[in-house]
Amino acid sequence: MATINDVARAAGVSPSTVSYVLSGRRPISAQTRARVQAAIAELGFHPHAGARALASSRTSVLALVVPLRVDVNVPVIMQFATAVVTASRVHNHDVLLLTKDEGTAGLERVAHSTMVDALIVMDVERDDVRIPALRRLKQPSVLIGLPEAPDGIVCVDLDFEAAAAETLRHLSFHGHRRIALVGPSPAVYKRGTTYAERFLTGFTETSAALGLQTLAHPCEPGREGVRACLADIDAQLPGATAFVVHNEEALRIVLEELQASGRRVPADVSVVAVCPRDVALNMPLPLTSVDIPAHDVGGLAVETAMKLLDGRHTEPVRLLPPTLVERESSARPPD
Amino acid sequence: MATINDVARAAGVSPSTVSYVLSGRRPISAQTRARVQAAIAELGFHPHAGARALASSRTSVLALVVPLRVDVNVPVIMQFATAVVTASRVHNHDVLLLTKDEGTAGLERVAHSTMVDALIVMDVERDDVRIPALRRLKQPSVLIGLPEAPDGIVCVDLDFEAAAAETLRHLSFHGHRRIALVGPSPAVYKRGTTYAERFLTGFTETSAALGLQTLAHPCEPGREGVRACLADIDAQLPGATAFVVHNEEALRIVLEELQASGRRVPADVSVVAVCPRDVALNMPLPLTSVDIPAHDVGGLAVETAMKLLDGRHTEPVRLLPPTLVERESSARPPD
DNA sequence: GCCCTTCGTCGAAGCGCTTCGATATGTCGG
DNA sequence: CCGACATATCGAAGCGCTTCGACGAAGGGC
Repeated sequence: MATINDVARAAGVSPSTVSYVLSGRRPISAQTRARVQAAIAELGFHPHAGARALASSRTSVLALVVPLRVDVNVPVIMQFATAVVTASRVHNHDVLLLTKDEGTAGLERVAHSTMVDALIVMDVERDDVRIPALRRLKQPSVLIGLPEAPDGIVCVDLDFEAAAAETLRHLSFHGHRRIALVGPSPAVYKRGTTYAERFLTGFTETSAALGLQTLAHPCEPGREGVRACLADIDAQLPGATAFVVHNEEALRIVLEELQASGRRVPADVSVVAVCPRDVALNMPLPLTSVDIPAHDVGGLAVETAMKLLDGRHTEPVRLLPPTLVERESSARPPD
Repeated sequence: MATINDVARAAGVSPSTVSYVLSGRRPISAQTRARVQAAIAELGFHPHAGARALASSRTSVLALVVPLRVDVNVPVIMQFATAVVTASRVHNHDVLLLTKDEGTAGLERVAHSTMVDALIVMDVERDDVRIPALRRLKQPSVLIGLPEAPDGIVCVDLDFEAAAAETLRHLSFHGHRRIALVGPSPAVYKRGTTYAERFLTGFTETSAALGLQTLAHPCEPGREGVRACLADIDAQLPGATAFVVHNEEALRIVLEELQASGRRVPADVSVVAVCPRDVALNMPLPLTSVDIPAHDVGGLAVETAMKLLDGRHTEPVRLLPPTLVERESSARPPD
C-alpha cells in the first residue's frame, strides 16, 4: 500500500503538502495540487484510516445503534439504517452498526476507544438508561425519538402529535364526526417508546378542539387482536365512520376485517393509516396516509450530527412536520 | 482519556508490559497482570482504536455490505445483519455497514484505507461485478450467496437445492403426487440471485427422481400476481394437492386465495413455505416450512471470516443443510 | 559450578498521518 | 527601496499503540 510519503516523493513535495492537498486546510498552488493529485491517482493512494484517526482525532465514522427486536417494524428500521448510511456517505462518513442489546456498554466501548465521531441512537425509550451514559461521552449524539428528558442530547423525529392532528383535521374536514383510533399494541406503550403516546396526545387534544367523538384503542398483534379491538370499538363507539390506524402490523387485517363485517372502504368507512408510504401503497387499496418518513428522519439525524461535529448551532429537538397524502381509502362519510 | 502510558505509570510497569497484558502475546506474571488490570479499571482505560490499527495493522472491524433495495425481503436482510453484528461481537469485532449501491468503489474504499479486516457481502448475484474487485483486495471476504464463479472467494448459504429436495420428499412421503411451486418473482430470477435457481434445480431434479408431477411457476408480487400464478397452475397442473411457496411476499396472499377458491389447508391442499421461522409461525395457520436460517448463515459468515483472518483452513463453499419443520399446513392429500 | 534455557520485563523503533511553527518568495504601499 | 504582509511550502514533532530485540533472574542438565 502506498503511503503519503510515497505520494510526496512521486510528486516531488513534502508529505505535509500532500496532506494539505487532501484536507484543503492550507492554500496550495494549482500546479502543485495537480502534481500531487496525479501522484495519488497513479499510486492508488488511500490514506490509512487508523493513522488519520490517531493524528487528527477524527475517525469519519458514525455509530448507529439499532434495536435488535425482530418483533415489529423491521422494514422501518431498515429504512432508517439505510438512510443514515446514505446520508453519512454524502458527508464522507461511514457507519458502525451497533445493536441495542449491547446497551450502555456498547456505546461506551466505541466512544472510549475513539472508533466514532458521533452516535445516532434509535428506538429510545421514555427513561432510556442510555441517555445519562451518552451525556458523559466526549462524542456528541443524536437520538431518533423523543425521551422524557433528553437534557442536552439532540433529538429528531416525526412530529407525531401534529400527525394525529393532521389526520383528524382531514377526516373532520370531510365531515367525519365519529372517529376511532386503532393504536399500537399495549406492549409498545408499555415499553415507553414515546411516539405512541405523542400520537395519542395529539389525537385526544385535537379531537377535543374539533368537538369530535373519538375513541382510542390499542390493538394486540394478530388477527385475534384486531378482531377484539374492532369489537370493542364497535361497542364503545358504534357507528364510527372513520378509522385511524397507527399500527402497521394490524393494518392489512383491519382492512380485511372491515370488509368481512360488510363495511366498504371508503364508501362506508374511511381509513387513514400512519405508516411508511410504500406500505400504504401496497395495500389492496392505496391508503390515505400520514407518511413515516424514515428516510428524512435518518438524513436529518446525520445532518444534525454533522452540525454538532463542526460546532454549528442546533435546535435541541427537531420534529419533522407530517405529510398527509389523500389516496383512495378516505372519503365523505355516508349520509 | 487515559493512555497506555498512564496505565503503565500507575501500575509501575512499562507500556509494553501493559500491551502484553492486554494482548496476551507474552507471558506476564500473575502479580504484574493484576496490578495492570487494576490500573486499567481504575483509569477507565480503553485502547485507542486508531493507534492500535496503525501499530498492528488490524482493526477488529468487519465490513458488511447489505442490499439497499427496499422491495423485498427486508426482514430477512435485517436478520442477517443483526446475526452478523452479534456474532462479530463474540469475536470482539465491530461491523461497518455499507450499502450495495456504493458498489465496487465502497468495498475498495474501506479496504484500501484499512478500515476493516475482512468483508462480508450479501445479495451476491450470478456474475457479480464485485467479485473480481474483492479478489484484488488484501483483506479476505465471505459471500452470503453463491455466484457462478466464486473462484477462491469463500461462500456460505443455505443449501437451497437440498431444501427443495427435502420439501418434495416430505410431501411425497405423505402421498402427494401433483405438486406446484409458487416461486419468486421473475425479477428475482432475472437479477441473478442464484438461490432461486438453486431451489428450482433441486425441485426439478427431485421431482424427476421421485416420479412426481410438478409445475414450477414464478409469481409476480401483489394480489394480482398471485391470482395469475395460481390460475396458471390450476390450468397447467389441475388437481395439484400441494403448493410449495418460495416467495415470502406472496405467502399470505396464496393462503387467502386458496381459501377464496374453496380449498381448505391442509384438508384439501397442503402448503409448505420456504421462509424464516417467524414468518411461518405468524400466518393465520402455522405453516410447515423449511427455515431460512438467517441467523445461522450470518453467524457462519462471521465464523468463516475469523478463520480466514487467522489463517485457518476453510472450505470454499459451505451450504447449510435445510431443516423442514412440520406444522399445520401439510397433511395427506384427500382421497 | 557452568552453560544454556526459559520467564518476565523493559526500551525503543516505528506504524502513517496531521498540524504547528518556520521559511522562502512574492506583492504592494509609501 | 524598504518594511509589512500575504501566499506557498517544508520539517519535525507527536498522536497512542504494538512488537522486536535485549537483558537480568531463575531453573535445569551435566
